[in-house]
Amino acid sequence: MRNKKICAMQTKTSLQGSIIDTDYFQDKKNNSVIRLFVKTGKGIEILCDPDFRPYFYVIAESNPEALAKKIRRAEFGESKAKAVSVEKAEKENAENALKLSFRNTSDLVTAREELREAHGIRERREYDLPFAERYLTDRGLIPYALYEFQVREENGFKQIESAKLVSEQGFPLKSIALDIETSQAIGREEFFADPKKDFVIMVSYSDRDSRVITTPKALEKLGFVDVVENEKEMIESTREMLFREKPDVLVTYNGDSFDLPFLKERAHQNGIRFGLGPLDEEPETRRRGLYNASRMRGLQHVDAFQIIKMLSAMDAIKLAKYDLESVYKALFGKEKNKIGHKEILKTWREQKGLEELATYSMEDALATKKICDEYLQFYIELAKTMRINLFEATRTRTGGLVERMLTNRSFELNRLIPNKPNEGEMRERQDYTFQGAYVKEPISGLHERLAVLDFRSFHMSIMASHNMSPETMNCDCCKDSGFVVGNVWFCAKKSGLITGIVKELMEKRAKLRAEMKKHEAGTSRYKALYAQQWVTKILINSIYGYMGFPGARWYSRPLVNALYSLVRQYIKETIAKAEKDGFIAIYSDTDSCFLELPEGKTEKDLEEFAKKINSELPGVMEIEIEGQYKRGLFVTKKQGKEAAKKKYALIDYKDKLKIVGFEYVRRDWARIARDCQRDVIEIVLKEGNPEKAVQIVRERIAELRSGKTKKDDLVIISQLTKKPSEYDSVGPHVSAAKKAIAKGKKLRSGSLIEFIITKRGKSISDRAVIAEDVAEGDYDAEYYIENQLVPAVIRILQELGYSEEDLKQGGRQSGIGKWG
DNA sequence: TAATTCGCTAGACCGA
DNA sequence: TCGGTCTAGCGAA
Repeated sequence: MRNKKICAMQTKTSLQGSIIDTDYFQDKKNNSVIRLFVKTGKGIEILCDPDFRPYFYVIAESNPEALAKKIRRAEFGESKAKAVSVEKAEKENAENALKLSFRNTSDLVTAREELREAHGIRERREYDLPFAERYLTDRGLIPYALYEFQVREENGFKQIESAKLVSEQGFPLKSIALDIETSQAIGREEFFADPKKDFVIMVSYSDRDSRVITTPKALEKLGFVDVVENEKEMIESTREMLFREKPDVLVTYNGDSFDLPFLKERAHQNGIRFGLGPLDEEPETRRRGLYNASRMRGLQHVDAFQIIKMLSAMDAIKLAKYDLESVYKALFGKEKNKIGHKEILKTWREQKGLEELATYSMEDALATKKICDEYLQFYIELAKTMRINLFEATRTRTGGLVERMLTNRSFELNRLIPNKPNEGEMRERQDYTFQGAYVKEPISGLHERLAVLDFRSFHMSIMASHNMSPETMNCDCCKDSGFVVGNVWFCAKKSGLITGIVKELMEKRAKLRAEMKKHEAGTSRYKALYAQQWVTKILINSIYGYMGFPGARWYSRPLVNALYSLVRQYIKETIAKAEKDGFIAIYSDTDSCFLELPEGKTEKDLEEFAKKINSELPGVMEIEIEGQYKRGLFVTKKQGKEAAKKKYALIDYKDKLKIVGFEYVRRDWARIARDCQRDVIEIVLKEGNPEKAVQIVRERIAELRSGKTKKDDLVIISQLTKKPSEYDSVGPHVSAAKKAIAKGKKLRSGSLIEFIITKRGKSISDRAVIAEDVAEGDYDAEYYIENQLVPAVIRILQELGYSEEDLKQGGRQSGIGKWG
């Protein structure tokens, strides 16, 4: 009765909005139904697309019709699952392919397992693509863009009839940052809080305004604090705030592993739920590789910590540490106060210094919000390009991004995507290593008048220019006419998958950069364009690495080998041409070439040379003058007489320094050594006054000997890359970590160890102690002189004729011998 | 669930 | 106690 009535009330409407998330649910008929979370002017609308069925392909050994017939009749598993349709699929790169569609994803899983090695099937394809993710690919929908949806309302569901792109720019997203502080019951002093035993003492959030929800009445007088009775009310009040404000993005700093799971468990301990977002759904925490990820459907959880990790992996930012304070300082150049775990505990138990704690808590949320604001535009662009949601965009690694891009493209070109390697293939691939780029040994010493040339997107421009792609390799049509590299050739007739993508990305980037220059830096349009060109650059640069990665679907050993051989060939040819032209090639690494302009060679000659090279290069390949420098320094290696590669310092005609590879840029050297090295390099390059440099070194040595060097200048940072017990060779950072763990500190694989070398103990490792357990002045001066300061500067000063003894003279105090 | 190779250096480790 | 070898980490591209 009721159903009939609703059917009769079927209505059609249209609405404008942007897709911010997709997932699927099981309807009453057991169909998996795609659900879209669409942001409209009036909040989130939930739309369904019941016509889209989960599917995968099988490729028949010989007779696809017979196989299709067999599969149509087949019942899979105990549930007797059946394919709802089996159709012949015409694909560009596969014959005898059948597309199998299912009622729901569990039927699909049952069938795909049973068909793994079934008779008559050569292989299964595209059987492991997540249903909700492939929806956007197949429908060609761009998340976070603005669409006009035609919607039919039926049985209480809003079903999509059609979607028309209105603008690439969707509704602006609203984000709120959330952060919690916790305390522990008396008697518990664990480093990591446990939500079953410990509790939340403050919740802070940052929107346009930043506020703190907590319990102490005394804090009521602070304008930004809302006081509630207890923890339960704190959590409820947080939820109320989120339901009131309705953010699209919830931002945390390490909320994946900490804030969200903790709040959820505390809610349960208090007998309430921690539902969030349009579905009032509790965050679900899942293991995702090394880390956890917490998500709710319809509300994008962006963990700024993951953002920072990812940007760091992409070399977009460089940081020594990943705690909120360090990140904040690195991004915004401002100090943010830090209150340690122990201090928070003490403050809460004694109820003294609560105002500072509340301020700190509020600033945490604010800083988290600011980090997210800085990169949100970038991730929205990435999400659009990849057709994934923000949750995925902020957590997917480069390999995954490349794969997603190739998957989308394959769909557009009606090509089946390759399968993931199985364990055996994986192992075999892992055992193989490619020979990579060429690095020319530099001519050590000081050089004047240097120019650095480099190839733009070197690897990918080679691939695009020679139409190198897995499916264009060794094609039937160009056996004699294709482009030959070693024992393979590439098609001269049909443009390849990779070629198309790379050309498009390179053109897109050039356009974006041109457009970017028309706007003022700092404007939101400029920022958006910058973010887009950056996404593009990162994607371009990740493709070839991905193709040599053992886990890749598009892994191709012969292709990568051919590429690397061209990579070496082109740079060597360039060096040869430069020398023939009268330049002196000082150094070269992969795609760059450092040339000295000898007397008589002008800047114009250099430009002419670059032009000539470019005229001889094929396709989109291009060399450019990266910079010109008045002086450059290369040093010898510590061992042997050769010059060190990947280590140099340059100064341009505006006196700007560029230091590469030296200890100065390495976090596993103490600040005192790094800063001193920088000073020495600067004086040498800028003033050409080595005597002054030596003087500075002597001063630092004396300072170290006096015992007055600050702790911060002595800290060495190194990462624990495995469990302390798993090390064959126990280095200083492992030893320091072990001692700290024995004292109750929780450190694990991935933790950054900050340590100082003290005087107590025999080996260096014995003397290494975690920085926070070291008092000011408690350090081994001789270690810092002999193993840090002197090694950092000696090879630079050696180039100018100084010896180790010259540095220590005058810095030595009577009575203190080298060995004590 | 996962991008690559090349290169430098420290400090432990190990055998003489 | 010395010196060669190996493990480990980080950075360049």
